[in-house]
Amino acid sequence: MPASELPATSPVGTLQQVLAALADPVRLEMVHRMASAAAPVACSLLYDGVNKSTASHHFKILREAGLTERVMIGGQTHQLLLSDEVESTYPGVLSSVVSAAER
Amino acid sequence: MPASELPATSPVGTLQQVLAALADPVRLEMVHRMASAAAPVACSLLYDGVNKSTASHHFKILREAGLTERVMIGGQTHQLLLSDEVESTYPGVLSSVVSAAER
DNA sequence: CAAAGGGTTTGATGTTCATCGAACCGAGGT
DNA sequence: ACCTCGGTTCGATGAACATCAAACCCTTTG
Repeated sequence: MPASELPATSPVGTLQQVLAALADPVRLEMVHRMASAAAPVACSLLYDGVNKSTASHHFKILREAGLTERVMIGGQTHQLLLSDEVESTYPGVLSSVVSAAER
Repeated sequence: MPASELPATSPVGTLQQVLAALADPVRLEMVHRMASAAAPVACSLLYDGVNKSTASHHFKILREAGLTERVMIGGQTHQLLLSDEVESTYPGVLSSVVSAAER
């Protein structure tokens, strides 16, 4: 298959999905940490105070909203915030929410 | 009491509250219509397809998030979007979400 | 190849939430 | 004063969701 099918790697979800994803405190914290890192982050570094399975559930919701992507690095699962894709789909939304969460 | 206590008229809720308020389709549509009007809007003009009591429930959530205010005009209840207050509390959030909802 | 660590899925549970109908209330108009 | 219209509150219901524990899977390492 040709490279023309690559754009399918950026299916950002609906605005509702994105807002619902950001509306949860645990997920917002995850997004905030990923935004600070600006690089793939190991799963275990993205949450505190909740169970592994709960965290995984939140990862799934973030992925389904098109906010993040799963990346394997050295056998370790990492999550990557798709800042550029989200930003070009809904300009200003992600960046302003992350800034607002920054205090 | 002096005018220094006036800022209390702008109790914008937490970021979580604001995001949760915007995450519902019915409420986002309400906010969108209020943003377009840039003035107090009669309640009945803000929703379609849901019951009166449901709409009132959503108004309450928007008010509790500090996004809107109730204004009486000629005996008619109107809702006013507090764009300036929200914008100065969480810069870019409301405006970018409304823009994103604009299509 | 077997064991181990890290993520994910499954199932169950309790809570929150959107929704509606009905009762209530407050402001105007008759 | 009464009726009426628009909005809110109350009570109930069903769906969605956050959470955890246990089972599962995959990748790496001994």
